[in-house]
Amino acid sequence: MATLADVARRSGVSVMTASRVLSGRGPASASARDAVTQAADELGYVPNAVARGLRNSRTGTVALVISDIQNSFYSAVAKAAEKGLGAHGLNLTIASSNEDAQRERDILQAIQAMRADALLITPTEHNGDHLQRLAQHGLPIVQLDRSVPGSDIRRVLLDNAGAAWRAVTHLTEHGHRRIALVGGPERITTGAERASGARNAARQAGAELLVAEAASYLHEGTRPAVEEAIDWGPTALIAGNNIVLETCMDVLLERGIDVPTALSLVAFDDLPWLRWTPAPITALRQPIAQMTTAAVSMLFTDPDSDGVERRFPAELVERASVRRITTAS
Amino acid sequence: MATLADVARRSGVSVMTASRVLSGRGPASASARDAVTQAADELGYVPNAVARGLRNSRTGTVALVISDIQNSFYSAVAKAAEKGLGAHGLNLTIASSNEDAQRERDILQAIQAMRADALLITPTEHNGDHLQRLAQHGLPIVQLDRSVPGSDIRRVLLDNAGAAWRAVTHLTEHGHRRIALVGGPERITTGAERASGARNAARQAGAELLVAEAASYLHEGTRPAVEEAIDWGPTALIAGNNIVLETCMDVLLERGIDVPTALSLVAFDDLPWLRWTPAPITALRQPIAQMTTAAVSMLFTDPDSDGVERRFPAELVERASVRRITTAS
DNA sequence: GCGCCGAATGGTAACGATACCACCTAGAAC
DNA sequence: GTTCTAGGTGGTATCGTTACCATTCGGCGC
Repeated sequence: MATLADVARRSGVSVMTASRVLSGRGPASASARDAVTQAADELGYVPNAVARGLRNSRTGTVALVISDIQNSFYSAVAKAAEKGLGAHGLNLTIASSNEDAQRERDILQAIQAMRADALLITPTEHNGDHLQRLAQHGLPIVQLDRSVPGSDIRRVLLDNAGAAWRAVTHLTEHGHRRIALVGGPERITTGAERASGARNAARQAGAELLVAEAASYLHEGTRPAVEEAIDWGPTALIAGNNIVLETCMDVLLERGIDVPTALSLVAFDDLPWLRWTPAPITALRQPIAQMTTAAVSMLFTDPDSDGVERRFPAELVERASVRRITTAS
Repeated sequence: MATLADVARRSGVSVMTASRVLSGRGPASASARDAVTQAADELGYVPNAVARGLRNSRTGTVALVISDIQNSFYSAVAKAAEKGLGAHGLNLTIASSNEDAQRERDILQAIQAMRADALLITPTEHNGDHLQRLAQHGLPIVQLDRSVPGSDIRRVLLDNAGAAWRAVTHLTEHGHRRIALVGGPERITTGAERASGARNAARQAGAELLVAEAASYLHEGTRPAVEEAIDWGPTALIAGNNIVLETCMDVLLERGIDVPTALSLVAFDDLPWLRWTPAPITALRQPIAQMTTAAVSMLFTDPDSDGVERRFPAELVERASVRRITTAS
């Protein structure tokens, strides 16, 4: 592969002049400019980003660490991140932790090794100190969707409590008095905040609330919680994230429970297919693209300038999966 | 950030000895081994992959170029690729072209600049020569899902013609005589091959077939073709890919067309939500994970040893969206 | 005509790791 | 005792690029 030295030789100038012409910094005569550009064209010269990265200690790569690229939430994040970074001329490296803290540590080490310029992460709950260490090395880090409790690393989050409050209130306003929420593990911030927002709303409305806690964000881990919630016999069910929602759909189908006649349903996270179920599903829509864009631009602002946390509200999209209950008192 | 020189200094050995100990190649005494490992630990030394990449001209990074990470097909590919590469200790860089040939060219250039060790790509139809150029520079390339016509670059593909044949035959066996297929653009191999397989099957069964060609793989581009197909008044509709399927669902819903009473439906590509529609949708399941795994391992085998093309069959998953038509002759 | 300025250019060193070679020592074989 | 071997070790050059400095040259003002 052609190097800068090859280009310089062919165009009859020094390596430095070639470098200046091609990088566009520093002065260069018109004739040098022409000769170098032409030689570079003819040789198909493509600068070596590895050498450049070593020299400049900036690689032009940003790492995105998520738990599962196949989860639609994260693929939406990946898409928005790639778009936002592309506008800055940066590349994106993606790694999935699969909710495995050890794997996440390995990934963080690999990211440190490859000298990524910045890190966007939806962290598991265990690696706060590792993140902190990376941050101390001067790596710009922004947490997205979730955050490690008690860390001062910047983050862009949903207003989880508010969203859950909204969902429960929507249900109580429709006459529901026995509501179940199947959420993620409460050791993860999204799980805890959504549970707490739901509890507040239920207390205010004087409704009963069961919070069933899924053991993990993997399908196997959610089924017991979903079954527990349904067995409890609520009139309405809130699926606390899209993994839980899928499990709910399976269980409801297996048991022949009709939505909304037998059970009302609200989903966290809006997805195209929610429109195509027998009763289109009411959902809380998260502004994923905006959140990601905000996180990306936060990466490039002074860590001390803005606040450490930014929250986005969810929007309730009403469809047909919530039935109005008239109390037959 | 600590360098090898720092580790060497702290442990009282030369840089070379430190290098040998930490990389595990070359001899080293037990005492040197201990001293170096301890110093590396204390300093939190993480090798600089950029420097290593420059020296060794191997970066340990594989690039994946797809058209849209948010498309479930490609996110499944990304997941399987990441898993397969992780087993080899390789990192994954993902870039989306959004079906834009110019953007794809820019991405290819960036990949060349970052000196990725290999490339996995679902190519647009236009950049065959660019791919060829990269291949000539010695970059291992495998095309996935689609291929550039007439190139000798290795590829892992679905048996598209066979799958489409299967879908049409399934419908004719259920008595359908007027079948519409909404496929991708025929300039893309998947579109062309699926159309041709469907035509064969229709001819063999003596059924009428309309192939409506979507202008692109973006939602806006598929709607006219879907409407054309439905207006034609078929008894059965085949959605040639998952983008088309989503558009179909929207149009059917808007028009109040019931599946399968008014129209039978077969989808290319199986997805969880197909089970949750009013009539669960019959689909051709592509072995995405296996195909991707095969593509990844093809990257690391001798280009001349195996064949240049590998095909995988799709499996027909029967559900409730295909109605049996009894001819009232 | 002399000194000065800025544009243009080239040489050198450095980023951090490792391949290659040269060396040095201790032990084995004769 | 001498030679040979092999394990252990360190020096040096190198990957491709760019920051920094030194040099040259033409033109301008006095």
